[in-house]
Amino acid sequence: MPTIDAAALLRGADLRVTRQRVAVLAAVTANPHCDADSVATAARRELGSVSTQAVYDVLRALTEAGLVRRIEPAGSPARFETRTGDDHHHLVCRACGAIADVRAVAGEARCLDVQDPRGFALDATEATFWGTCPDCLATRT
Amino acid sequence: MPTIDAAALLRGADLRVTRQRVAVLAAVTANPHCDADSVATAARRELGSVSTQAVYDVLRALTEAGLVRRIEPAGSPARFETRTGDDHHHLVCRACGAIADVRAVAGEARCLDVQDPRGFALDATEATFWGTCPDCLATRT
DNA sequence: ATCGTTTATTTGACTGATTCCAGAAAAGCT
DNA sequence: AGCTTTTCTGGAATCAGTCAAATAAACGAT
Repeated sequence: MPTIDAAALLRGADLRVTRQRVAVLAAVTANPHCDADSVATAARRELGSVSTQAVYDVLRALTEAGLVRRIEPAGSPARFETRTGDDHHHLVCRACGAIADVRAVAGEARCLDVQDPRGFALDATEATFWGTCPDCLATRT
Repeated sequence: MPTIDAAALLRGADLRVTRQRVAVLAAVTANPHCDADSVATAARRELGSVSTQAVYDVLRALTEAGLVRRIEPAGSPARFETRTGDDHHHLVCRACGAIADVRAVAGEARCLDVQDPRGFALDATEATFWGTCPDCLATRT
């Protein structure tokens, strides 16, 4: 069933439906905030083999088509997720790099509007909250 | 006079005062949002020569001491600035990478609080606004 | 002022993530 | 079936940043 979803999504974005693209899209959907390397691993588990370049190509194509979002917290390799519609933000653990989603709260859009955009034509807002995740808090006793 | 400032700042942060550190701190102060490479260039202009390694070490030391802030917009190398006290945010141009500051608006702190931090102990918030800068808008006529 | 300990800097090799290259082979779509 | 886009192989290059060992400099006490 995830296969059907992915194929439909690709078609809807005017992208050719290939096994690699389906697998990559499924991998990103299945585990959000994953990096290129773990996407490649997941895709290989499903397809047998995929070239690293294909994975990067596909990720770029999907990103450009708006099917996946690329996030890049300071200090960690690029990560990918499929929730592109809602503008949620991210909690990042300084210790282990874990990422969690926070949904945008009602009225937040207004709060994040810039009063004085200096002539910039803005199209997106990205908020990152830095801290320590529950697991790391516990470990650091 | 900038030399005196920098030395005092370093001393105040319990850091040894070296020519390299003074030069790097001055370079970051003089042009905000600069990357490691342009800091190195500026420092070399002033000192004659500095190792790349020293520049990275110094930038890290200054960052840890809280004298400079490190920002890292997706797709661009790390950048540094000296405005560490106020928590302002950044406008980034997708086309040319230019960065501008936006001061935190009154009441924003509350808006950027996370309603449901999932157990994370948060210590910082970072907002990045993506768009196109005035120059690039003009060029793209 | 000088000495000695501590801390920086230099040097040069090296990693990791990502991109590029280019021709050949394999698909997808009409 | 045929044209076009995508993927593969595999090598290589880039860029930002790190590691480690040896040298040099700063600071505080003598």
